[in-house]
Amino acid sequence: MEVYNSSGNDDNNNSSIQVSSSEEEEMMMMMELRRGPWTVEEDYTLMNYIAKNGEGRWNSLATSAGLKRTGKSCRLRWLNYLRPDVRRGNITLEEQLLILELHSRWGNRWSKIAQHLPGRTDNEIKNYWRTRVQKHAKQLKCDVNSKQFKDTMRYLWMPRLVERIQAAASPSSSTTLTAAAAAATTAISQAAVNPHLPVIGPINQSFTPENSSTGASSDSFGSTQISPVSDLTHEYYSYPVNNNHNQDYYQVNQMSYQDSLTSPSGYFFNQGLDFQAMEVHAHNNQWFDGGDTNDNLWNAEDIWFLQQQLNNM
DNA sequence: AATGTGCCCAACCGCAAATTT
DNA sequence: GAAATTTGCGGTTGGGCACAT
Repeated sequence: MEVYNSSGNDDNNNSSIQVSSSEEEEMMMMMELRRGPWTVEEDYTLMNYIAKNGEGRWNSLATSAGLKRTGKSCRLRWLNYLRPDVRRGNITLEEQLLILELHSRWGNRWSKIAQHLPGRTDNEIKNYWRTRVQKHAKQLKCDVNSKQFKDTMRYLWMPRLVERIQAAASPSSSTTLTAAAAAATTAISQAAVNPHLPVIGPINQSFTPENSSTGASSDSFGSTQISPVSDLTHEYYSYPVNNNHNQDYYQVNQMSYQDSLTSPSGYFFNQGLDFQAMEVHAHNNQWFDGGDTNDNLWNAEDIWFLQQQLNNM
């Protein structure tokens, strides 16, 4: 394991001060413990110590490493920032899709959701949700947990994300989706546009490493396996089971979002929410681009329009 | 240029569950 | 088995930054 250069105190004594959470404040005073942003020196000290000794026993680690920090603070800094496999940068479209999907299933179980996004921390996902998703709910003046907002997410935002992912993977693009990712986006779009399709829950069918978009391990969900990132959506929205995960199969079976919306007997109209009109409006106004980092998704007119739709539900 | 506003995100807090003594 | 301690989780806060006024 790599040992980082450090200008910090890296003595390796075995002294251990054990602090209960109720005494943490008092200990802060006694030990003159630091809090707030970490310095580069502290980062190096912590990385070096863990490189040599491994993680765990955070309170004793903090003192042994010579850090004037609580064990809790050291753990958080390591897990959320210093860990080598922490993935930084913008949340991708596929990750956005998966966060929306998993949150709809598990709610604010950030840690559990993070397990299915390799390299992402629960803190990062939580921040994404609070800043991006809740912002849209606020714009629509509806609660983020309301059925209206969940429907908007499921039947508008998520399918649009799928469209964008597919567009990015089109032959004209330099980027190509893996078979698993294609399966995932197709599956989720089908389920999103037509909930009457059989949704039989997770199936015990996983992708092989060569057709999976990631190599991360999966986690259990009840008695079923949840695959990471885009694979999951395929397993969650199961269709006439077909183990042949090639592009042709999914293209043949794919009903486009637009096609579904224009069906007079479609599901959405039965719900009393005129998604067709919303979609037309959306296309005319270029407002709904999938909920990415752009902040001009919904202008005042769009929000007014959506609110009218929501009020009529 | 100064001030206000909102967003982003790292870090903290309190609590509960798990583990150790 | 009980108490002490550690770990992990979800909620919240506050500083820095960008942009608008």
